[in-house]
Amino acid sequence: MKIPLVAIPRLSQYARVLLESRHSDYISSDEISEIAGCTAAQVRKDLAYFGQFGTPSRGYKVEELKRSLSKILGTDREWNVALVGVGNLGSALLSYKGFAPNGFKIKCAFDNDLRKIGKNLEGVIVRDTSEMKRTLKAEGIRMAIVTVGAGSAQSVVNMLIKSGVTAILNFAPVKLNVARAITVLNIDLSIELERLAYFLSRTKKSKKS
Amino acid sequence: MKIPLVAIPRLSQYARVLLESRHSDYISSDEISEIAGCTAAQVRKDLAYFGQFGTPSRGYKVEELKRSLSKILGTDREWNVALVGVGNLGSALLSYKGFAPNGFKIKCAFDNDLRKIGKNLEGVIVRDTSEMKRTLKAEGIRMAIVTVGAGSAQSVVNMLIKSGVTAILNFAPVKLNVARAITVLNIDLSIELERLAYFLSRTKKSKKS
DNA sequence: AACTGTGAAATTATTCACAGCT
DNA sequence: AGCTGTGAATAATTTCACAGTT
Repeated sequence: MKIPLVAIPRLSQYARVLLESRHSDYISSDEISEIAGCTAAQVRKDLAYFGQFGTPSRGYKVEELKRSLSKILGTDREWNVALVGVGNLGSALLSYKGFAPNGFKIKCAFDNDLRKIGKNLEGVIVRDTSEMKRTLKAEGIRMAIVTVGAGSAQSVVNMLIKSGVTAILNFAPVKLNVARAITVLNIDLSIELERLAYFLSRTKKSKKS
Repeated sequence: MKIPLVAIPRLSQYARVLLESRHSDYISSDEISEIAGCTAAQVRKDLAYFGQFGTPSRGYKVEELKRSLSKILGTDREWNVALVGVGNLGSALLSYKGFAPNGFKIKCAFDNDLRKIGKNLEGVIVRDTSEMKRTLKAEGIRMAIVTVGAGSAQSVVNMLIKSGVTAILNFAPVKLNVARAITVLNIDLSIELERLAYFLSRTKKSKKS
């Protein structure tokens, strides 16, 4: 079956809903959809792409569905992540408290600024970019976050891929060219603000600020 | 005509492509699509939602299209933005250099941590959250970035809305409940990493890290 | 000749609606 | 009786393909 790509982040949302549902044994697609902000049919359909997890007339067993979703999403394990670019954003992500509870650990960080190399940030030593390949191969890391400038992003990504990385979260405002087998997700902060600007511009009384 | 929401960030991409196209007067949908990473038909269709900007046999006049896109997206002006939550991520966004060139300026910042209030970060004084309404009304600010924890996001958003904000970029990992007239865009870092984990888990040799 | 603008076709995603299980 | 799982229907989005314009 063909699984819509947009279903995956929704599964994450559902998983999050379950975390708050300790009060009862079972939860219905209706209840999940209510909190996740979509339709019940969507919840059932998304889950159905991956199997049959529910019990007719009861709903989904919370703990069981939690485990199933973890397995589907690959969050039933720890993921070590590399970070490249220890600027403001990179440093902030190094100290971001939201990753650990979800099983993500930034295990190493790289930069080519001599003033940053060697520093210990949140228990992670910043290394020279030239050490990337050796380090990532040694650690077997396949997931990376890119927070370098637009100008160096493509070359950094090329290095990451040579180092064995196949999944990249990119904050640099450029379209990265990668082979089909590599997954790149982009978070482009200015584009998000421009989307907001678009909506604001379309509201009636668009006066100032 | 009904404009697909996903067309808007694509327009931002096109606008960005144009910035690098100083070398020639005209650019074709083919060239734009090449760099933006989509099809030429998509480019033409997206633009056609908003008018006729091209010249048959020539393409689009770069400078003119740039202006048209700015007007569509609302980036033909400056936008003042409020930031709530001056933690690691919030501070990083305060110093993020990518906003200014696109016309976005974080004009004020709020937190309820006494150790942060009064601080001057990147020329912005951190204020107590209780001053939000007065400040935002006075400045006429309608766009905000939320980088508080999951627990306080909804109440912060309620305050923002009462203060006149109608467009919100939310980094807190919660589904926010807002009236229809309010635009909320979510950036959920853990969900993005989970998407990556999903793709990684699906590749053959999923051994370690 | 070259490229846009755009209906029509194809594809993808969502919602409906109900049979079937508990 | 209540809720899932799922084909079928609908809606949304993308791609095709070509008439029309310069």
